[in-house]
Amino acid sequence: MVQKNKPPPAAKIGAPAVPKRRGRPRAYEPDVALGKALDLFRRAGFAATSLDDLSAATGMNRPSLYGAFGDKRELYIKSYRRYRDDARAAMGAVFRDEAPLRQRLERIYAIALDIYLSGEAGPRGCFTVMTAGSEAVSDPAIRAMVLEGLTELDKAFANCFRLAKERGELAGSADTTALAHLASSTIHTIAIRARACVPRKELEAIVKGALDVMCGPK
Amino acid sequence: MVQKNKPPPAAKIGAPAVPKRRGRPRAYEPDVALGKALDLFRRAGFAATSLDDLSAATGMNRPSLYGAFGDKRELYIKSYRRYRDDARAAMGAVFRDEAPLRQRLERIYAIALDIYLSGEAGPRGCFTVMTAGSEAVSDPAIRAMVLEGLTELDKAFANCFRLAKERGELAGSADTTALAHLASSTIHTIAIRARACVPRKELEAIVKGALDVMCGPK
DNA sequence: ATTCTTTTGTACCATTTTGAACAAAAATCC
DNA sequence: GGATTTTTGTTCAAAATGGTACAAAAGAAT
Repeated sequence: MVQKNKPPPAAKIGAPAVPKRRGRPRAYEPDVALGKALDLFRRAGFAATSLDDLSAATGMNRPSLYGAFGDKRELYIKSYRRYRDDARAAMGAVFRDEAPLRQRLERIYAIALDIYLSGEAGPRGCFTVMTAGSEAVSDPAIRAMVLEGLTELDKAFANCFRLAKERGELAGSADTTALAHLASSTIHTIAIRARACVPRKELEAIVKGALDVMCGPK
Repeated sequence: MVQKNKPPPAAKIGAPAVPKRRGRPRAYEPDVALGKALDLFRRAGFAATSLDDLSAATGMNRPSLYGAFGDKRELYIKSYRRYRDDARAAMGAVFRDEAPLRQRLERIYAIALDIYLSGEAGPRGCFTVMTAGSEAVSDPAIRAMVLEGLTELDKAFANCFRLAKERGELAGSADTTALAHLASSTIHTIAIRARACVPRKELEAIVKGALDVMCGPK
């Protein structure tokens, strides 16, 4: 039931960010606990993940879970936020840099496949897509996050295509919005197929085919 | 708790398919009950739909539900089968006829949007996509159905594009498999977005953009 | 050493959920 | 009419679930 046995880490000299909490020290690290919770939610979804499961996986007992993250719904939302932060961190650099279009897209899809296919208990897919499919969409706050996630991806892809068009990598007649939606569609389709255990090779072939259509064959 | 009050329908003269069942007659029609169950599962997914919900919606009490469809998992599977049969029935004609490519695809997407956006309690999305996202994929039988649904759609689209190519509606260099995957991707993306309550107009715009890329602008 | 603060861990509660048992009901067959 | 068959409707039981109360524990502040 204990997350780690290490004694409280000797505070680094001159680390002002840790002003010595007052009461009994936590037996868990909130970040790793949230990661475990995210793992569970990604595997089974909201309803099928019980607080007992979460308690076991995080090494925190129920009251601690409440104290740290609130009730199940709040924990789900925080897990989702964590997922999106991670995804943003992984893709952000590629979306910000200015490499040739095809190269950037290839990198994005490679990262996406890593995210969707990782996990010991089978591929985990995309949390945004899973949440959209779950009962959680009936919750307005959660639905807003899903919508936000979808449009954020659309916009990031649209930027890629616009830049490529400016640079002459794409025909002047290209519809960058439509292409961006196709790029997102491809993300969505591989997320779904990954969940159904389609092997990586096939997913990569689907991505390659989509890239050939969107960017012209290499 | 009763599905309908109508007395047992007077058997049509010369209808040999109804050999008069022996015991107490059913108070429900299996087909409409299964339809109600499907509605519930589509709204909330497997785990979040309880047998009580199903019992209330179908007008059957629990033991009858068991007798008719087996346990919850079996009922889910039968609902899924029903969903797929319905979808096949709705799209089959379009996939079988030989109208011009763009027209056929437009019809398919219109039907898909009808399916995904229908429902009083918010849009219901695509059951295949929802199931893929749910905990149900960890069940091998269900996962197999999902995979089957995905590849069936791929193949139907691939046939459309192959035929179009033979007819010269498409460039000889067109990669029909890649185009089919893009067509499926577009189905998947609108299913997901529908679930997130993106309005029909926007979904139609996404479809139009995808069609322009796949078939060439109209 | 004592007090105060925060977290932990156990125990508990109310509700929901799945599933099964079983007698009553409603029809057909003889 | 009586036996048989099938479904219904009530009821129960066992387990799981989300959430909370509360005393013990572990550290800092005084």
